[in-house]
Amino acid sequence: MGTAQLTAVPEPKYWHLRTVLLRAIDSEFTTGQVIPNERELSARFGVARATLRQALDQLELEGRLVRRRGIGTLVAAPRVGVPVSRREEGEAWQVVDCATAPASERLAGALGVAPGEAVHTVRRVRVEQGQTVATESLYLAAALLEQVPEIRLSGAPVAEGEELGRAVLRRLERLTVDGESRAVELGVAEAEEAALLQRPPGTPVLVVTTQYAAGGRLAALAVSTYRADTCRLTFGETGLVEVTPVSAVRTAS
Amino acid sequence: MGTAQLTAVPEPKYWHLRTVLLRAIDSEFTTGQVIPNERELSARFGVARATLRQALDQLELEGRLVRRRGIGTLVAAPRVGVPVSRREEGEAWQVVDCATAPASERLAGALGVAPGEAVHTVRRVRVEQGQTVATESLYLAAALLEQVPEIRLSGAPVAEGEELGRAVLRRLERLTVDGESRAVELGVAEAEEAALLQRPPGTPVLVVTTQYAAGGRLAALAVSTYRADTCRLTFGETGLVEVTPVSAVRTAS
DNA sequence: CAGTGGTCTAGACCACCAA
DNA sequence: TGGTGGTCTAGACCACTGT
Repeated sequence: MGTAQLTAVPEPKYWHLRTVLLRAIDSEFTTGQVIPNERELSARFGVARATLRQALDQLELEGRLVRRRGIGTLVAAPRVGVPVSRREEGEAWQVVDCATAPASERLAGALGVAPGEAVHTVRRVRVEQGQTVATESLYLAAALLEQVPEIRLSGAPVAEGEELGRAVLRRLERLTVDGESRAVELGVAEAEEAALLQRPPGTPVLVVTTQYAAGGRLAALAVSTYRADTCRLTFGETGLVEVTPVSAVRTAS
Repeated sequence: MGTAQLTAVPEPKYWHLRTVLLRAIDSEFTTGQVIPNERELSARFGVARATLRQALDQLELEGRLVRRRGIGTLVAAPRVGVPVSRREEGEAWQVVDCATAPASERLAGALGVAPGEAVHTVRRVRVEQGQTVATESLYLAAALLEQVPEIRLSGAPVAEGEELGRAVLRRLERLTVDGESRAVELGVAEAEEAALLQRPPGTPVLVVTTQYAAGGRLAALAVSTYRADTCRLTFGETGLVEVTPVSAVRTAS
């Protein structure tokens, strides 16, 4: 990581810095390696620490750097490809807990049920390479579950927690036939999600909303949040070639 | 937007500020309205301007605020749902230009051709409600096009620009049968893309990589970038109910 | 303990826009 | 021209990590 010139250009310093740093981590560093600390880098480039941090913020958002308090700033591993589809979800998800509660105004609207109606909420977490990379809240009207004796659980007080969660998921698996419709957008993790992802609040996440249809009607709703820094969501007929990491192509031409 | 307390809490000031501001814009402001300027807000909340700006940065990332230099900070309109699928793309995209050039090392690898082989690059832009919300670069090996006389253009020097672009797209439409496979991840717009999107460099974008298959083989590659602040990508069998904006549900429970 | 990144401050100047 | 957001500075203190 050579010294710097930072010739006066019309572009902001932090953006120029980002470019310089990006070239450096691509050519002179390898995954997991720590780069020089912020105070040294800012001195070396002759900028304020805040300006340097602005450049590091960008690179962290792009998933190229990971910052660990008390440790340093590391070159991030390439993003992991996470398949987003009902089929192959099974393995990697772990049920955290499950609860049944009356639907709030907004949830009822989104689920297409009456406000106050009982709704099961299953909370799951996806672990990839020993790291929690996604959380999911799955909402399903309790009425749909009650109508199915084979699934209704034994005890008089309805089961709670992981057991009910797994039951709900089993049911959903048999229910869904009409397909799913999805939306992806950018969001930030709030308190609970952030805690599950072991990240500070405000962490950028890719929010995937999935509507499950059955009998031409909305049957369930899932809201999943994936760590934007470490995840690349993959869709579609997984046949074909492995999906090429994008960064390679985008900077090529 | 009432005055503020900012009671001492273990969470960072900027995050607490974000929450307070979010409540305010949800309850006391409407789309397009300008909120008080940064200097006034920072004074009102008793924090430095930089701290306030950190909170506004978060809300802008979430697509809740839009900042315009020289104007002020406005409450953003809800994100527009943008369908991502070959079928219904036709209308909203405009070909910007097209060129044919030898494939770089990395592009060749991603396309599955030999380095240096001629590749058509079609640059498109998607306009939604009068605003450019996405750019796309579509790569297709020139050899695939040459084999099809009906498409080959008349002039001896191969056509360039928009005309060739449209020809490539027409060809691709007839070619693709085996389906597509996609990946979505977070990125930032660099110089060219940022200019097309009429945004500063570093603007967060949702990067969609699409591989088009034909004859069990990779036929074309498209890299699309959508403005993360204004776009919600929608997938799947567009039948069903309209996709519910997520923000409603995520903050509900 | 020393070293790291995370937060916050007070102030300055610039680029842009409308009147 | 006055007001807005965008950039940058120099410094301080805190929270966390390893030794």
